[in-house]
Amino acid sequence: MKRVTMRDVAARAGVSIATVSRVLNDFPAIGEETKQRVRAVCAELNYMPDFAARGLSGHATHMLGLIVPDVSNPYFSGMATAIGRAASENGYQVLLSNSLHAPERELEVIDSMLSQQVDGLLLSAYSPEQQLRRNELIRRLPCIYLGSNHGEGCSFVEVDNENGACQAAQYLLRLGHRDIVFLGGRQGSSTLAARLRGYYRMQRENGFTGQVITAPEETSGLRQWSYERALELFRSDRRPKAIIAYSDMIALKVLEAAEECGLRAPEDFSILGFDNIYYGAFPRIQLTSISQRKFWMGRLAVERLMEKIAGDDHTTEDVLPTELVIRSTCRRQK
Amino acid sequence: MKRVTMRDVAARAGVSIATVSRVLNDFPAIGEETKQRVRAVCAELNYMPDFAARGLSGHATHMLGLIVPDVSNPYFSGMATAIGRAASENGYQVLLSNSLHAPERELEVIDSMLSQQVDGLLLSAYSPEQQLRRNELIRRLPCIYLGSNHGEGCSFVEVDNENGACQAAQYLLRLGHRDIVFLGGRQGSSTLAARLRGYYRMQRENGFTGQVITAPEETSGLRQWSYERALELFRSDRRPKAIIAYSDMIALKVLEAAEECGLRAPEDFSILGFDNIYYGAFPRIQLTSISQRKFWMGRLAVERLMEKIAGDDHTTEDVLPTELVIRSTCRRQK
DNA sequence: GACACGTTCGGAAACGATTGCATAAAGACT
DNA sequence: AGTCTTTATGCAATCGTTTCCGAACGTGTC
Repeated sequence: MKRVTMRDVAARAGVSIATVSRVLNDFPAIGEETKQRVRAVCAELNYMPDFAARGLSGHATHMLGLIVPDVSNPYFSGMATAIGRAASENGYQVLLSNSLHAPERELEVIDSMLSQQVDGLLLSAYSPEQQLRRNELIRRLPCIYLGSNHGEGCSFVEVDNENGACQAAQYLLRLGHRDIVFLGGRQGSSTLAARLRGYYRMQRENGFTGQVITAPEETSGLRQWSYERALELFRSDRRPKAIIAYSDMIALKVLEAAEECGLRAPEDFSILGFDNIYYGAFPRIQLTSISQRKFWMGRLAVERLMEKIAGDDHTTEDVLPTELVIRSTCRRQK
Repeated sequence: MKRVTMRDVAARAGVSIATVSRVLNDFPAIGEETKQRVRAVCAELNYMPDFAARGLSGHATHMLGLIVPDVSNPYFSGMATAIGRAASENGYQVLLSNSLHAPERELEVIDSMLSQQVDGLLLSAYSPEQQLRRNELIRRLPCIYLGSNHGEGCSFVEVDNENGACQAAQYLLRLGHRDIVFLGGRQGSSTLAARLRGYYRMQRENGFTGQVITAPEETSGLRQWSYERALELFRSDRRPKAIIAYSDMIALKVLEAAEECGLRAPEDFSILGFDNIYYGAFPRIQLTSISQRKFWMGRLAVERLMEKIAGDDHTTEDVLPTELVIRSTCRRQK
């Protein structure tokens, strides 16, 4: 049993393969009757186009590349789900790769995507130092950055991180906190930079104190690193009463470190994170968080990418609002 | 700036494209000196093969299809990470799709994968009723089922679910429980069937009592469904003292329902799940679980698939051992 | 020196689709 | 009736690779 090709369809329908191709691509100048017949034969033979061949002859492969640091992070897997769905609604498939927080791998992975002739790239970039080489690589390819803005002339969809951090700080201030630690994030990350901007702005405007603890660029196990910093913090003589964690994953680690020291939120300290991941909502955790609408972001990114693929050169910059999701890891400071 | 093709490389190296191709594919009959030269030119021109074209001319596209119900489930995203990594080590890329627990979509997605000419398929199948059509579709394609065994003649990598359930029951029995509820899973799932086999076997051998509550095949929101059943259970006059949940995700939902009723594990009842997901290990949850080695499974599946792609027709059946991970949601029954 | 043979390489035909150009038929206009 | 559009279709080149079939050139053997 061989693969059914356009040739087979054409023969059976008594037309040329060119006609078949045109029917399938909704060309205008095709007789209604022919169109029907070809469609019928396609169905009958269960014909399925070969995307590789289609890609070869100068056109779309109908594949989108999605590069994230790590799909096992719920933040990214949520987005991946949204993206996969939106892509498939547009007739696209998603090629997924994890850059695994390794700068070289990030480039490798972009290379493979290019080799696979993806029509567009959704990039949740991780390494800032590769920015130039990265942009060089994808120069000719429709591309949307997810969640952070790298390089001018690059389109992106992100969340208003600066304002998110403001919301976080404001909330803690409203609860009476005047000493607020910011913990986590990798130096060089533009997302971190934005969040810190928000934090510092609030600090200037409201004059609270607080330590900012961020990981050096080359840190590999960010969660473990944060866990250790949290442990130090809780064991020091000046225990923090309020913490803004760079992400929910990190907030969870902080909570874990606290538990280790016999401390709990919100009884002993207040904490909130970013991302509003599924597991933060769990009853015994109830992590307060600054929510990024992963689902919305994913869909919007695909939408924008579609526009670009359709030929729109316009670079787009979407900044989505964040939302404070109050659960119960923060408490009024007496 | 155009794409660099083999033609360019050939011209620059002063050989034919056939030779270039042979060098790149490590053909034996090539002069050492020529080989060097071609390689040098490739590097110099930064040549990257076009996988689509390669696929077209009768050979591999170097793409693997991975179909899972939902990547945002940590069980699957963990496996996806492992698979992506293993694939890339073998020079393959992964095309990911979520079947989203919809039988028709599952078939659609297989269709697209075929259209994309993937070299092999990793399939975490969901809908049993589509089994025949599915097997029909993928008849000619190297394929490995992940985590459940569908149809004879199909290779698979799974975990010893039956024994896993035995481990679970045994553990609870050791703790003195004599009434053990099994909650969750969709009827028709072979994984569920295996786990129930284990449960019933233990029941026969040890004579404990206990209700088995499984979801009808057409249930869409399995988590929500389980949550509601758990609520009923906790509110009934015969509150369960021990529960084996079909998965950790469901166990988490049960815990949530319990909380709703002012109940806690292990104080008020014992519970354990399957999969050992990351979030179960969180301090305030500490869910005891039967672990499936997702990482190992993923790697092994890719390995097996590689063998198949290399031409080994042998159908393989790997059953990995489960492991009881004791945390603290189970307690001795007085 | 003739022959067979092995090595190294080029020519050219696939692979399955798209698309510019050509063409045929049919209708509209003068 | 002749010319010009318009509409519907076919032909053939093309995309970048692989691979079959030989060609050219040693090399060894008798």
